[in-house]
This record gives sequence, C-alpha cells and structure tokens, in this order.
Amino acid sequence: MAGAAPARGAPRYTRPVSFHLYDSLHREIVEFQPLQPGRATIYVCGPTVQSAPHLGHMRSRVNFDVLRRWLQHSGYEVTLITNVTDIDDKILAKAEAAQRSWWAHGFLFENAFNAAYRALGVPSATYEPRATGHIPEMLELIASLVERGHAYPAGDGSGDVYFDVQSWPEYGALTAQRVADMEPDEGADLRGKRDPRDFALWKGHKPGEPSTASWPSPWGQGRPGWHIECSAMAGKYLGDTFDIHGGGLDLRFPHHENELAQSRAAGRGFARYWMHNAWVTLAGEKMSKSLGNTADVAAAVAKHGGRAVRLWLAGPHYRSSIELSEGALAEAAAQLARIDSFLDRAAHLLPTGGPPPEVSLATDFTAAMNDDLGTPTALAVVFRVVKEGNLAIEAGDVEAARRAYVSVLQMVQVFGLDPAAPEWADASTADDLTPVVDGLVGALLQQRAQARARKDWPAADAIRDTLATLGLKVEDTPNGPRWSLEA
RNA sequence: GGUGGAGUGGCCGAGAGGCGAGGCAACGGACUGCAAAUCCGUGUACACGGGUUCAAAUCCCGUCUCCACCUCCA
Repeated sequence: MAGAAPARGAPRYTRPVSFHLYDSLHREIVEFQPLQPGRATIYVCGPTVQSAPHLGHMRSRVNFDVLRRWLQHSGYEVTLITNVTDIDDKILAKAEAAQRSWWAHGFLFENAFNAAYRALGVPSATYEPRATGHIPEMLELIASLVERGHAYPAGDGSGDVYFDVQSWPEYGALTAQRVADMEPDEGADLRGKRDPRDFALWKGHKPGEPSTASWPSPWGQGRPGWHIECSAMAGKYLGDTFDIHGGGLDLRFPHHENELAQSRAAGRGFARYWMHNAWVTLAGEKMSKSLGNTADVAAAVAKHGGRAVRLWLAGPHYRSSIELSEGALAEAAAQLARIDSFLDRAAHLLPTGGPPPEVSLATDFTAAMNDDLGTPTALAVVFRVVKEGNLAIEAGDVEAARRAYVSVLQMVQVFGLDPAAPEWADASTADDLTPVVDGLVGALLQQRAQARARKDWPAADAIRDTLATLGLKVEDTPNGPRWSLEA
C-alpha cells in the first residue's frame, strides 16, 4: 500500500449521508459542498499523447469514472473535463524519431488512449479538449500573470515566459513544501530564469523545431508550457472556480502545484477540492514510462476481459497503490464471475415485461461510497447481497431473489460493471451469433439429455467435454442445462 | 536535505481502541450420475521492541524494511 495519502484518521463521522472526500490540499476528509447545488464540475488531467497507454494510466481514468458515476447516482449533474496534451517536448521528439508530423503522432496515441478507455468501460468525458485548440486562452492567462507581476519574459531573449515562484507566497501549498526547502536543480542552466524553480508558461520557438508547432504571442513565436494548458482549459470549460480537480498522485508536484499557483495568482478561485489517486506498481515499484516497467492494456484485457481489469482497478481504495500481478487480475476475474453468475441465475426470475421491483440502493453501500469512495467496503456489500440472493434462490423465495438482483445490478452499475451496459456491448461480439450458437448448442445438449436419460454417462460427458474444448461451459441446473461462454 | 505514504492470515485487500470486512485459494460437508454453480462449516492475521489502557492491528515512544514526490510521468 505504498504511496497512499495520509492516514484517514482523526475526526470520524459515522455513516456519512452525503458525499465526503479526502481533499489533498487540506489533507483531510471533508464534506463535498458543490459550488452550485446539484451540480458537480470536475477536471481530471488527461494524458500527454506521446506513447502508448499502460495500465497505470487507466487507474486514474477508471477511478474518476467511478466518482462520476457515484455523483450522478447521487443526483448530481456532473460536468467532467479531461484534457489531451497534444503538444510538448516529448511529442515533438518522438514524432521526429518516428518520422511523423507531431500532430499525426499525437492523434495516433490519442486514439490508442481512447481505445484503452473504451476497453475498460470508461465513456467519454463531457468534453475532452486538446491543448492546441486553446492557445488564445493560455495567452490571455499568461498576459494576466505578467500584468500582475507574477510572470516575466526570460532574460536571455529566448522568448520563454516564466512564472515567478518567489512572487507567490502560497507556492508549495498543495504539497506542503516551502520553496526554500526544494531540492535545487544543481548546476542547471537557469535559461534566463530569476529562480531555478520558476517554471515555463510559454516556450519560445527554437530553431529546428517544426514551424507548425509554434504560435504567435506577444513574446514571440512559441508554444505553451505544460502546466498552463490545464489552467486555461479548466477555466474555459468549468469557469474560474470549479469543484474538483483530479489526477494521479505523481501530478501533484510540480504539475498541480503550478496549476494552482498560476491560476490563483491570476485571480481565479480554481479547484475547491483536490483528489489524487495512487498508482499501479509492478514488483513494488511505480509503473511508469521512464522506468520502463509498463504493462500493456490490450494484453490484460485480452486475457482477463475489460470488466475484470476494471474491477481490479476499481476494487481497492483509490488512494492505495495496487500491485499488478497475474494472480491479482485472475482473482478480479473470479470475483466478477461470482457476481455475474448470480446475475445470470437471478435474471431468469424477473417477470418478463413487468416492472422490476423497486429497491433502493443498499444503505451501507451508499455509506461506503460517500466515505471518500470506499469501494472496498462497497464491494463487500455487493458480495453480501449476492450471497443473500443466492440463498433466496435456493430457498425458492423469488421475491427476495428479485430484490437482490436489482440491488446488485444497481451497485454494479456504480462500479461501471453492469454486463448489459452499452459500454460493454462491443465486448460481447458474439451477440449477433448468439441465436445460431444457441441453436447448435441446443441440439447437442438435447443429445446429451437423451444420453443422460438412458444413463449413458460416458456419452453425456463426451458432449460436455467437446463443448468445453470450444470454450462453452455447460452446467446442469434444476431447470435444465445452461451453457455460457467461458471468459 | 525537504515532503508524504506503506508494512494485515497461503494470496489479494478493508478497517482504525472492545463483536475476525470481503474476495480468492485450501480443506471438510450438503446438493449432483460425475461435475459446475450454490449453500454450510473450518483461520486465533495485523513488521519489530517497549509503553498507555479493564481492553491495542487501531493510541504513544523507539527500531527496522519498503515506496513515492522534490526532473517527464495517471
């Protein structure tokens, strides 16, 4: 559990009736009180589209998707913005190495990220703005900072513009650091900075860089720095002040610290709450591009299924790091199979055409989710109701089984794991073939039934084994045999 | 040097002073032609050493080990 935020201790409350979250700026669990009643505005930092997504990237997106779903389920109208950083040093460098234009390179990986999100059942955000589409908003913000004395053009004529860290006393607030204590960049080239900790708002165009990667500005041709992008886009789509800013814990410094400083120095309220998810580790170390210990999303999805990978990501608490292993993914798949198995069994009990029973969300599930997205406890509630439902089925209590079915379905929807939800439609590509397969399997199962009727067990088992080798699982139930596709 | 976390049974993973979250695996049982699924039962876990307390995994002190951020990173 390395990497989690401070203890969730001290002042506790029992059974929060409204959403509470751990605000990483103030380092405590607080009640979520939106700027506008009934509305929640959220900005989550998206990827720099420089290379292929890995499982670590997915953690943030899945967790904030669960947050979005939970707030929606709680009655909020949620506006979620996730940006695409489609211009930066690495994109330029990697595009050149790959002999592609920087925008083609960026779009290639933007698509790859989107495909990965879809594979894990994460729908689009409300808007997903690209940095390059918001240069005017960034220039406006930079101009405002220069005007207020918090930014200055570099002294070396490079055309860079820097944020003046010393001019902003609150700098370091998000990460509880004092500027003086920060590790000095030893021997670093100041490049016209007043202080080595000053960061670039605007980067002057350099010879050799593609001219298409530069835009005119009052300080000359150039392109935006990374941090200013998020401030500008958050401001454009959510306003000067919005509710929640999210992202991975590793973005806290410098990215979020810088966003916070420059936005507030420009007179904006910016985010009212900050949420940071912990990361995915591999052999105890953080998964990251620079370490090279990344794991491919597509491979995990192909092996275990997107829903299992999603459950693996969403099951543990978002502020705990999670270790990637085959065993952990397989276990998530097993957990999912238990839930699905119940849903499958209980679905048959629902009256066709009639309205499903009205069931309110389990109160302890609600309490767990309201307590800073307590997904582990919430998941335990899911399993409890699954068991209750299974017992009801065994006891022939159809009404109780139906209620459990609806209850589990509701909870699973909050996790984004409803097997019937549209985001998983692609996963079951067998759908249009199902009638055909059903007919063929049905014919075989009839033969098996005949064999069983004359107690010809070897023949019956042979049919079952044949189907098993094709990936079809046959189970005998009191209501006759059922078959399903093995995951 | 500064900042912030983590160490829980075979495994994963919650909890945060007093009834062993939950899941996976394992073993026994019920059901089944055999399975599968399901249900029932089986565990005396909280890094180490002290301390506080009627009671400590949870609070305090100390120790060890691990991870992260301060440079691009979800």
